[in-house]
Amino acid sequence: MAAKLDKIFDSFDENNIFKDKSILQTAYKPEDIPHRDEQIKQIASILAPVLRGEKTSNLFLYGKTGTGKTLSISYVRGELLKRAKKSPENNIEIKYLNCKLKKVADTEYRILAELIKKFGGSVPETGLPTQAVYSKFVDMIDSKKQLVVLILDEIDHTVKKISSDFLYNLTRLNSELSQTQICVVGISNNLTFLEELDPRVRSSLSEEEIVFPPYNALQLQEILNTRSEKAFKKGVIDEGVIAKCAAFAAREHGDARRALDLLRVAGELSERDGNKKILLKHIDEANNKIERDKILDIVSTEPKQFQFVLYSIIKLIEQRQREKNKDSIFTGDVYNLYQKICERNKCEVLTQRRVSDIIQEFDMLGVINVKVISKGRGGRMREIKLAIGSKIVQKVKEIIEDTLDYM
DNA sequence: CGAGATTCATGTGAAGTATACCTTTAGGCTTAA
DNA sequence: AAGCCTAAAGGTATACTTCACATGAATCTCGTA
Repeated sequence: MAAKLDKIFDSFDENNIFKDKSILQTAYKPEDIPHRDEQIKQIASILAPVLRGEKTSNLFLYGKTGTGKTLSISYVRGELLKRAKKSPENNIEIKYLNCKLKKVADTEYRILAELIKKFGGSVPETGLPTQAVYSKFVDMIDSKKQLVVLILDEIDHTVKKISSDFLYNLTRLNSELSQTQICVVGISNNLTFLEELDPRVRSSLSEEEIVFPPYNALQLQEILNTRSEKAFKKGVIDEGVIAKCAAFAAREHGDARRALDLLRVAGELSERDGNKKILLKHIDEANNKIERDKILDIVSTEPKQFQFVLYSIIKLIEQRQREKNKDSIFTGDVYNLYQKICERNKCEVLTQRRVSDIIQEFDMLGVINVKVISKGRGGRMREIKLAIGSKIVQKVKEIIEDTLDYM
């Protein structure tokens, strides 16, 4: 047995087409970030005053996903911290927080709790008044003279779920602080986010704005090339692979992260096949796999009730297809089936009101597409469509059916 | 025939409830002088 | 008497429910041409 395994491990080793896979992972921070010089320079010059211990303007970055926002800001953050170490007379804290992480930072309370954690404190998950958490945060950062820069990633998400009051409070925090000064760097994927924002918040949050344009296919290729040189062994990439990756990602509004993921997953797939080269077909496979994994992850971490709702939607849509019935499905249909499923599984039935919200959340997650339509006298309801491919739907179904007693 | 009223089925906001969890406080017990 | 532990009291966030009003276009109504 051991010998057999050795063989597997050996061949795995031989076929290893990666030199350093971490280079393609999203956590990887390259030393230089191509095509973002201008933005990085701007960020740096806006944030530079912190090195002299002065408060800077609040800054707002926006651009679509994978355009290097997070990367650029964390690069500048790193450089600033490096410099700050040399002159320790100024206390500088630059904290990064992604506000989108579900169940971690999707309410005002949890964001504050998360920030406190970043500053070395701890807060219970629930039970405290938000105001108490708020003042604990103020106490913590105001305990000594320092300059605090808060980088809040994906705040558009936050404002949708909470309200802009939170940001308003945050930007006005300085008046409550005696020793410490605070500046906020907001990052948003949503280009129209600023326009929807409360004007009070808007003016104070976006004293400076920087736009991150999407990468074009050529720039994506360049990025992929430089990274793949370090990440892969020589000659493992088949001709046209990079170009195809770039093309795929360019179609997705120039998302560099997507492109890198594609390349990495394609590499993994090819490796698993025992191939010595990454071929074009691996890109297609990778594209499917990424999509699938993302959705499956969402679905499997969702609570049971959510899964039932999704299951109802899937079932109904399948039924419509079988019957060649062109009608779309609506909230009421979903709720009826959902009720039955719950009863058969001896599970509590949520109200329609709640299910309505759940459907909306699935829309936000990108699992389904939803449109509120009015059918005149027929009433007003949501038209629901699946936003995922049929192969993935099957997988999703399997996952949910595992948790169901009755099919 | 067309403008305005009606209607349907649900969207949506606000307020209330249940649950799980937190802090505070008061009482009881232990301990050391 | 001081210190420590425990349990009850009082309070909150979150997920969900209940109540009530808002929507918006197909359909109806009715006055008018």
